[in-house]
Amino acid sequence: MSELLIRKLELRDHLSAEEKQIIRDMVGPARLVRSDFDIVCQGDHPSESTLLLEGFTFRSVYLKDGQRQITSIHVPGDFVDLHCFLIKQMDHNITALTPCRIAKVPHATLQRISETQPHLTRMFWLSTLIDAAIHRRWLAAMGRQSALAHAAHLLCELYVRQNEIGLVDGASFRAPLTQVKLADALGLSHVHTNRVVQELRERRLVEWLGDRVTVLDWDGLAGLAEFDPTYLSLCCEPR
Amino acid sequence: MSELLIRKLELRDHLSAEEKQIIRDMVGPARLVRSDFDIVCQGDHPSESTLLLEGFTFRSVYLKDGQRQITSIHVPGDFVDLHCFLIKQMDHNITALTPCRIAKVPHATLQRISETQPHLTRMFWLSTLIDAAIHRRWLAAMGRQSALAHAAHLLCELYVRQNEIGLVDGASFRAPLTQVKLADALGLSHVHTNRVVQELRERRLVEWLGDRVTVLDWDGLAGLAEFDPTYLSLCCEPR
DNA sequence: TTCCCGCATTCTCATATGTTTATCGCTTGG
DNA sequence: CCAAGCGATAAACATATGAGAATGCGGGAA
Repeated sequence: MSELLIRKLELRDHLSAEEKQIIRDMVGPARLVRSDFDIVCQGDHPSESTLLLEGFTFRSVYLKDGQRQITSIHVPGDFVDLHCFLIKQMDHNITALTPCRIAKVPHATLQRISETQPHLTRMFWLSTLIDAAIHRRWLAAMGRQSALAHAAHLLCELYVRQNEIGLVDGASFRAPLTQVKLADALGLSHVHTNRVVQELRERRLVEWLGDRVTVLDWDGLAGLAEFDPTYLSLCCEPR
Repeated sequence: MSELLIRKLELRDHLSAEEKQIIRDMVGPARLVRSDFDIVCQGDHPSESTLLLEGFTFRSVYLKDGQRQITSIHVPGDFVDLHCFLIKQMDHNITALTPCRIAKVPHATLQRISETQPHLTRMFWLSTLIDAAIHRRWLAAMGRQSALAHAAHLLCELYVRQNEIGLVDGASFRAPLTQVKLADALGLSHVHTNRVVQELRERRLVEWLGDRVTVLDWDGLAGLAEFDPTYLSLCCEPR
């Protein structure tokens, strides 16, 4: 049930059997939410954090005029709002991109873990640090790369992050984003986003059908995107 | 010496006398670095983290062609690369924006704190979570606000963050950024950045002379920027 | 003093991206 | 079955922003 989270953490450092059991025990019952359901809202003070068991979600910051910027996309096994354990007041929404299976972890449990399990706490801390590293890479892509390269980068990242948890099938993976949502993630208009997607297709870099993307030319895609996975901290070392 | 860090953490939660003493004891001797000195470089595996005692620094992600995106600006009292305690390999540079006084904290010491001081550890964790929240707000500004609003937002943030530590003098504070660096932070060309700065002046929102900015019309500036300081977690509550 | 060089500024011109509006195909619900 | 709504796509046009090149100012080095 929380095996994907365990798998993801173990890519970064070894976990003891006890730690794995603590993770399994900390989650509440699984729950299904429909597509577009707001799991947490800007302004909320949640008393539990959410583990994404199955499906995809995204974080978005809303501006006053209703415009929004998507700042992250979550894949299964992500601890999507772990930060609200300490941040307390949510500064953004978390919304289901697809139907999702989620489970809650009470902050009281996280508090207990943080008092008694320093290594596991560091691993949770690390996972929020990786989120921040992803934010930084997104900033670089938005600020200093072309719309085309930016879109390519997002696909590379989705590929690698789904590959971590065994969700890539050959060269093909899920990208359950409508073009309007993709536009909100890239900071573009949806019309220009459409141009960009079509150019990725015309250049024979990817095939994008419905919610599945197939990479036709990884080197071309990663080269265009200047993709370097270092920021995802995929090395396993003592932390 | 590390009083500014203590002050900043105490804005978010109470620290015990023991915790404050641990912070004071953890830092090594102060060191001066000149403007433009790279304190940490992309790719490094530092064995200590850096506390900024005096002066300003910035983080920047470099792309292959030498383009860079500034992803954060640090003010005195910031623990500028605390994340490399767990991230291990730096995914960006940290550079002095002005002459700085810095001090190092060995990762071995942080490790010890994380084993024995759960509350202090959570406070350090929180400070990295606030960094991430700032990244998200920057993403929204880059992706969904005009260049002018984005620049205004950066100034609001610098104002509030310096105000936290008593560095605002009336309505005036330091913004030690050349227009080229400001451009790298906003994701704009330096020519357009110049246009934007001049428009902020023409609208009588700010005065910007050398490295000092004086806010002439806070409501106008914050309104233009859609500035809402929630993301800076300025509430003091048990964490 | 003189010579640089970094920085702010201005101009001209190019273009990536935004805006508006419309069409078309699907799916869904009554 | 039809209506409604959503998503992808398209075309025409507008504009914010980028690129290149030039100027002038001011401080620091010799």
